[in-house]
Amino acid sequence: MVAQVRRFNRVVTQHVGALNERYLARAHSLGEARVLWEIGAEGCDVRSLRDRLGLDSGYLSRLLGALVANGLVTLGPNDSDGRVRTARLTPQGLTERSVLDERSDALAESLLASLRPEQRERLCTAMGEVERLISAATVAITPIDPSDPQAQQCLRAYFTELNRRFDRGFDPSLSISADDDELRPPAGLLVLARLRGKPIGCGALKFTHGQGADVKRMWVAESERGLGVGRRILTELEQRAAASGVVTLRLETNKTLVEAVSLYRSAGYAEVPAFSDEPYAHHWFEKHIVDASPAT
Amino acid sequence: MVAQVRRFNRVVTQHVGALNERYLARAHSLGEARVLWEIGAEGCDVRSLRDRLGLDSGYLSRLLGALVANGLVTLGPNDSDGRVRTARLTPQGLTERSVLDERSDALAESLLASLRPEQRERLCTAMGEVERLISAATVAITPIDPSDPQAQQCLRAYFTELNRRFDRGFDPSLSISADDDELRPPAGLLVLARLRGKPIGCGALKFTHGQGADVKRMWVAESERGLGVGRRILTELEQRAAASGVVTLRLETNKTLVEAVSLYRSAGYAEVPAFSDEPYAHHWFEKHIVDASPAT
DNA sequence: GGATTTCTCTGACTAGAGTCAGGGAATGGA
DNA sequence: TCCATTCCCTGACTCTAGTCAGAGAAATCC
Repeated sequence: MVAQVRRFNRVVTQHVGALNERYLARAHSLGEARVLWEIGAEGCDVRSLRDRLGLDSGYLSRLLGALVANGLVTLGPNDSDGRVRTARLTPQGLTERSVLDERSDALAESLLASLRPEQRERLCTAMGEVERLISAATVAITPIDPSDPQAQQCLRAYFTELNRRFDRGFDPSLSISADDDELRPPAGLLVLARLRGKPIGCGALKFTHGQGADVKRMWVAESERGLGVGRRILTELEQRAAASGVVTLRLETNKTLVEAVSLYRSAGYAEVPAFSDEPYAHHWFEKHIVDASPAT
Repeated sequence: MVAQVRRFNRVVTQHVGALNERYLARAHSLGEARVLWEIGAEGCDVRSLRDRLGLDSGYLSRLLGALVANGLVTLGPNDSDGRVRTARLTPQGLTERSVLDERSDALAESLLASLRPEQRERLCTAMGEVERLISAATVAITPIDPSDPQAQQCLRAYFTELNRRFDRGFDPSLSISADDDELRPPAGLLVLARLRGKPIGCGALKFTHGQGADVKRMWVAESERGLGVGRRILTELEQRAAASGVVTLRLETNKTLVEAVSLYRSAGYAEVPAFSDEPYAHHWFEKHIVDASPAT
């Protein structure tokens, strides 16, 4: 299995990697091309460019300088914060960017060109599978403070989705509380799932009296469902709960959240009579995790 | 489809590419690591290193110098040619190389680690598929002079295989001739299939009287069968034959070459009565290619 | 209002990867 | 035997990518 992965790495980096870079950059250096691409049609603050590309501020500044000198980019002040500068593509810059785009397409097409239709079909299917599974393997799940912007973003997305999916909407104030302080140690715990830095899911524990805890705020971004992220979040929470001496995990959920319900069932949660007066709940589950095996 | 390929490229280069290089090199630069790897346990001539890695002679010389200075490599003269130098790994160099090997394994394992067994299985299968199909797409088929060393290598391999597979061996001198001059324009034509520079197959035309040609020397390396290389060679020959005004292609083959026989049948060749006294043939085929559609 | 922090930019560096133009030794062909 | 070629090496470059240490303007905190 390891041998297969290595063979794959070798072949793919040779073809895709090497060619890609040399091929796309052309007129600009690869760095410039990446920046040009990342600025996008609508422009972008320099600081968020830096975050997304992971570049040193000095280096990025120079790359932008070169692009400005070539008339591809303009740098203007940000309206709300005078320190921040916003990079925007000039019409020329947009043209250059679409050239890069076409080159990417051409590269992809050149790969497909020499295959028969049936082989192309198979290649695309397999590439989709590899891409999804590598993404799944790349997801990192880490504890985070509930006040962190990324955490807030996930929690907001969670509420928005509940509001959309529940028959009569969702109002957090009517639901059993789980606000920031309750999800922060020692009262509770919030974990965030990230895919290449982007938050794509969360889950929380709220420790109750004695050796119990409630699972809360389980959510995965719609675009990333089917990768097993929900299960990994749940496993992570169980392990952390066990490490804190928790013996019984409980949770309640709504009947419209069918994926969640089936996840809980398949993860060994048993449906029990209502143990809370959560107005949005239709199912109550419980699991004993005394000696939870590390099912990473 | 193009979008899928591009998404794949993005995800895979990010994960495999970036990580790979930074991760493996560590103590050495990436260039040194590549050279160390490529020398291999048995040593390697400097010139073939240069070919295989595609490096400038000056640059390679310096990289080797650094490795020699670190006691990982020794450079000795080549026995048969005093200009050529042979690089060999010292015991230390072998150790370093196995460290790189372990890192590659560790990298592959880290990718698999966070997946469930069933997902790993799927990932490996899909990776194998992608790897094979990308290899297939990377195969380049070009005309070549029969005296070229790579062409000779393929032709020798072809004879060796016939000798092994035919019931009573194979002696080229008893078979209908197709020697270098007959496979060189204007008498004939030889095409070579290469996978990343390595010759993996060949096929030839021998023009006969009027508007006919015989297909000869069809061979694909065993390690690369199942990629559709044989079919592509045949298609290439047909197109080149058509471009030379050939109307009828003929070929004869041996019953033990079952893959070849089924390739010819599925490519539209019709079995006809023996048209030659080739002692090694059991089947004679013919195809009219007047307006052969470009079935790339 | 002043101190501190944040954000961008500049200048001075470094390492890696690679190119290019020869030069000297060994080889091969006429 | 001599001349062209091949092979490796050396020296002098270039370009990309990136790091590090401030400096100055704007914003925020107290």
